[in-house]
This record gives sequence, C-alpha cells and structure tokens, in this order.
Amino acid sequence: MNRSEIKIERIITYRRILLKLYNDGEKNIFSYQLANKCQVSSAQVRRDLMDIGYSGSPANGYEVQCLIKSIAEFIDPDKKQGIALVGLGNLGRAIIDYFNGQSLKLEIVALFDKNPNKINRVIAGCHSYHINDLKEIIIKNNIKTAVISVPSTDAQQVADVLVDGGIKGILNYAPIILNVPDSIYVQNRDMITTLEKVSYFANYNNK
Amino acid sequence: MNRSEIKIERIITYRRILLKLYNDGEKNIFSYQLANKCQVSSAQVRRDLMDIGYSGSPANGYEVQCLIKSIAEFIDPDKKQGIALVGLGNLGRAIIDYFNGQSLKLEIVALFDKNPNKINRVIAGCHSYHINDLKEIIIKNNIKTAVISVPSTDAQQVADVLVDGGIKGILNYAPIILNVPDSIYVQNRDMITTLEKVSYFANYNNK
DNA sequence: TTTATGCTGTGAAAATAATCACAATGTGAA
DNA sequence: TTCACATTGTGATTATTTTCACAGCATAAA
Ligand SMILES: NC(=O)c1ccc[n+]([C@@H]2O[C@H](COP(=O)([O-])OP(=O)(O)OC[C@H]3O[C@@H](n4cnc5c(N)ncnc54)[C@H](O)[C@@H]3O)[C@@H](O)[C@H]2O)c1
Ligand SMILES: NC(=O)c1ccc[n+]([C@@H]2O[C@H](COP(=O)([O-])OP(=O)(O)OC[C@H]3O[C@@H](n4cnc5c(N)ncnc54)[C@H](O)[C@@H]3O)[C@@H](O)[C@H]2O)c1
Repeated sequence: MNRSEIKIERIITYRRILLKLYNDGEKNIFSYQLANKCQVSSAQVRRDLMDIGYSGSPANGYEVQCLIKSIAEFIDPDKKQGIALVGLGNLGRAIIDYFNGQSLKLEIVALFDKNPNKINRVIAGCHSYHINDLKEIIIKNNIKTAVISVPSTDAQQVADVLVDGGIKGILNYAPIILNVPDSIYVQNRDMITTLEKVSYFANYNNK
Repeated sequence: MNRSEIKIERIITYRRILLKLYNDGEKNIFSYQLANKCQVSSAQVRRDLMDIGYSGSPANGYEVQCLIKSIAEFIDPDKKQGIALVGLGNLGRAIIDYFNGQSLKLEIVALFDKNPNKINRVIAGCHSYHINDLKEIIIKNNIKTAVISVPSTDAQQVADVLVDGGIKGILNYAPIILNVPDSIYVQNRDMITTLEKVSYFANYNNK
C-alpha cells in the first residue's frame, strides 16, 4: 500500500468533500461524482479508495458514511492530537480564531510567543506560554505537531526548540526552508512562493 | 522544456534562496549547496537549471546574480502584476499587512469585501471596494490573479465573479474546492487539509 | 427469470518525474 | 605546460504516478 504525500492529500480531500455531502444527507456517491468535485479522474478516485481497502458496489457506488469511516481508519490517529502554535502575530491569531472545531481529531492546545505582553493569556480558549516553556509543555502534553507563524528571522530557532521537544511534524508559514532532521515532516506554506506560482500559471496558461 | 507545476515551484524556491544568498554577499554556489538548502538532490537542481537554459561552470558552479536573472526571465511576467484580494477578515488583513514589498513583480492593488464598514478604506496603502465593483475594477486594472479569503459559504460566488471579470489564477484559502473553468489555475490552501496531512506524517513516519 | 445497463476493481500500459553515472570541462597547483 | 580534481550537463535508466480498458458484478426492468 502506497502512502505517498500526494495520495494522502487527495484522500484527506475526499473526506472533506464527503463530510459535506454527509451533512447534506447524501447516502451514496459514484467515483466520477467524487472525482468531479475534487478535479481528479474517476480512475484516480477508484485507485485511491482501492488502496485504502474500501469497496463500493457497481450499482450504488460508495456509501458516504462507510467511506468516511474507512478514510478515518486509514488516516486518523487513534486519539485526539494536540497541536502547538508558535507566534501570536497577525497570522497566528487568525489561525487560532479559525481552526479549532474544524477537524475532528486535531486541536490547537498550546500557544507560544516571546513577547511578554502576549503570554499568559487565553485566546479562543487556548492558553499562551512563553517560548522558553515550550519544551516542557509539549512534552507534558505529548504534542507531536506544531505550526510556526513567527518572522523568518526567528523560524529556525523556533524549529530547533520544537525538534528538541520531540515534535515530528511542522507546518511552517515563514518564508524560509527549515533545517531539521530527515525524520521530521515539514510542510512549507510560504505565501510569496505560492502567489508567484499562481501568477506564473495565470499568465503562462494563457499565452 | 517542461513546465510542470512541481518544477516551477522548485525554481521559484531556488530564487527565494538565491535572493537571500545574494543579500548576504554570496557570489557563487554549487548545485549541491543549493540542493541542500531546499532539500532536493543536486541532480535535480542541475536538471532544473538546465531546463531554464542557464549554464554554470564546473569550477565555480553558478553565479548567484546571473542565475537570479535567468530565473526571472523564465518565471516573471514582463510587467508588474496587480493582485486582488477578496475578504477583509482576520486572514485577509494578515495577508495585506504582510505581503506587499515581498515580491518584486507582484503587488496587491485592490481589496474587496461585502461589509459596508470595510469598504472605501485604505489598508496598508491599498484601497478597499465593494464586491459589486469587482468586475469593473479588475478589468480596468488588468488584474489576472486573485486571493480568496472569504468564508467557504461565499467562496464559490466570489470565484464566479472573479472568473467573469477575467481572472486567470486564484489562490483560495477557503476550505472548499471551487468550480471554475479548466483554463483557470486554482491553488487551494485549505489549512485543515494541510494540518491533517502534517499530523498524519508526524505520526506515520514514526510508527 | 433473463437481459441490459452502468458501475467497480484492477492488471497492464503510458506518462511523468527523479536519479544515476560519466564524459567533458574549467581551474589551480606543480 | 601538464595534471589532478571537483563539478557541470545530460543521455540513459529507474521509479513513481496516472490513465486505460475491460472483465465481472449488482441492480432494475422486462
Ligand atoms: N501575515 C500573513 O498573512 C502571512 C502569510 C504568509 C506567511 N506569513 C509569515 O508568517 C510569519 C508571521 O507573520 P505575521 O504577519 O503574523 O507576523 P507578526 O510580526 O505579526 O507576528 C510574529 C509574532 O511572532 C512572535 N515571535 C517572534 N519571534 C519569536 C520567537 N523567537 N519565539 C516566539 N515568538 C516569537 C512575535 O512576538 C509576534 O507576536 C512571518 O514569517 C510571515 O512571513 C505571514
Ligand atoms: N483565519 C485563518 O487562519 C484561516 C486559515 C485558513 C483558511 N481560512 C479561511 O479563510 C477564509 C477567511 O477566514 P477569516 O478568518 O479571515 O474569516 P472572517 O470571517 O474573519 O472574514 C471573512 C471576510 O470576508 C467578507 N466576506 C464575506 N462574504 C463576502 C463576499 N461574498 N464578498 C466579499 N467579501 C465577503 C466578510 O465581510 C469578512 O470581512 C475562510 O474561508 C476560512 O475558512 C482562514
């Protein structure tokens, strides 16, 4: 069974769409319908679902609820996962206000900053701590995933502390490439790179 | 010459790193050094640079300044590109405060919202308009790229207006998959999907 | 029952992407 | 000059990802 990044991302996207369908009361869906909704081919959908071990029926397609359950078994951790967020600036606050409640198994449970004015507060139900306490707190709470939203000047040192505290996955919004051990999964979400790419294809696709 | 998304993204990333090196006064770099800094193989770097038509020297590697210029010729639009941003909530404001000045050829030049309290203002040097005026303004300013940061309930209708106004590329932060013509390039940046992926690999890589 | 229909699941093929591996080359030391 | 060396540029190879295409199947209609 292949667990490449691109496949996992598609499967997570299927679930997002299926959850919406489920809320709308849909009971069944065919591969080509799911495919349309997320702009992949129906063969791709069937292949992906085959890989997670879920089977549909030729006549009724896939059962939305069962499929959601199968994806959860394939993707989700057993227990709820706490997430740490470092950097309570504009972006960090936008994320906190937005994220909790959006994902079944994931929750931001600890916030960190170095600015004394921003620590020891409760933002969107979540406590903020000084960055110096990070290691202790993420170990105590068994936090394995973190979001970095500090300026790029500070991102590497924050990453070092996170790694030291046992973090295994980082979502990095700072526009630098972090130097971390190979065993750590890093997802960079640099907006400059992204917009440059979008702008490139906006122009290039229409020459 | 191959212009796949993944290759373009790498090339844009090379430039980001090269610009930093250039500011630090670096004159030359070898493929393996650039490769290290962005976690790809040196063969990959050489292949990518070959594809954009830039040649280094075996003894000195690549000249940082020339390489930046070659990448610009390959990637950049001829003229500065204006970008529209729709949705002046938490995320939208964080983006405006952050983005302008970060990229040489790209600039957010028009903001849109539907809330009357948020229109006809200047935020970070940029004017905000009512969403109803979007088409007129993006046409007048020849805007081809837009950022969507409205709630997911409104994202599709915003996308429709953008497409109607001639937008060719969209960076979408709302957690839905937009339905747009094939000729429009869309980059989704749904944070829930992303964090679920990071959490998955944080756990899975260390089973 | 039987048959027609329109899916699924999946080997096989095709397309795409990454790596290998090495001749060619420019440089500096002797 | 000559030679040793480290790196480039790239054809060939390998790996990965996607698509094709169709047998097999569940259902509904006759
Ligand atoms: N604002 C955006 O939309 C946006 C988009 C993409 C990327 N980014 C990136 O995200 C990061 C944050 O952006 P922002 O606009 O929120 O910046 P900001 O300056 O508003 O906030 C940064 C926060 O990080 C804190 N901080 C700084 N150093 C720290 C450290 N060592 N430890 C702990 N906390 C520390 C600061 O006290 C501040 O609260 C930047 O790297 C930026 O490039 C921002
Ligand atoms: N906050 C985050 O960090 C974050 C992260 C990822 C994704 N998102 C997504 O980004 C979007 C915005 O998030 P937010 O936290 O800024 O929300 P928000 O509610 O703070 O802001 C939304 C803004 O969009 C405006 N708006 C709504 N409908 C509109 C329309 N039809 N036309 C023009 N403007 C309209 C509203 O007036 C408001 O100003 C949401 O889809 C959210 O899911 C947010």
